[in-house]
Amino acid sequence: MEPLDGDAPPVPQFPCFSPPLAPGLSQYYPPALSNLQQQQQQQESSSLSCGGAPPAIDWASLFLPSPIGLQQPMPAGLLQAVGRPGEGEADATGGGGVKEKGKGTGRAKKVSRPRFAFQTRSPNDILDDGYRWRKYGQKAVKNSTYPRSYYRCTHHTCNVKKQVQRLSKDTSVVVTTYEGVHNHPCEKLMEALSPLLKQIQFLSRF
DNA sequence: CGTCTTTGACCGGCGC
DNA sequence: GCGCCGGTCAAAGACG
Repeated sequence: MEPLDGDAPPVPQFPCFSPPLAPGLSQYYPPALSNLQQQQQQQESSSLSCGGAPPAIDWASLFLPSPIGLQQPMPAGLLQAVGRPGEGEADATGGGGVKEKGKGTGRAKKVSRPRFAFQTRSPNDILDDGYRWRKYGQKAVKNSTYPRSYYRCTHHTCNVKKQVQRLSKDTSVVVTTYEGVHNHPCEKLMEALSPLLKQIQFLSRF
């Protein structure tokens, strides 16, 4: 059940987001899922596999607020993408759906939100994806040696969340699951690209 | 002092 | 109905 070492089925393709390959990696691999999910996937004959060649980077989308804030190059070590754009059914643990809860009355609320999961090979649990995140929980999950961490985007109007969990089978691999859509630009990215944009604007006058 | 992390408690969904 | 489990809250503490 190690997708990383097994065959390489077709590469999933996503709108507005094409993760760049990590250095030293030649291709994307299929999603790494829990046993439960793999069973589900087999039963559903994999709604993820779209087939085709490895996707190219959609640079135009890099400048737009896009789903789950992945509009910038991913940090080195990216292994694979896992997810189903526009759906909340991809649960990295097979836990069963996206829930939004609040204490007291009307706490429970089931909402379908865009959700992507990525595996990265990194000693760091936290990817620097350009956004600021606040940790709001950590939980030990079943069948996993390592706890799962829960983060929320610190932007006041933004409700994007992400979960971070290290694989117990391959401790060098971190699974990051993004949920929701950033409704604000990535400050870090814009900061990094603004000199380049100015230069482009300058050159385009000639 | 503001921001962030830690951590135990709480809640709802789901399977049995 | 009950217990398990994942997800969230919120108080307390750490840190710059």
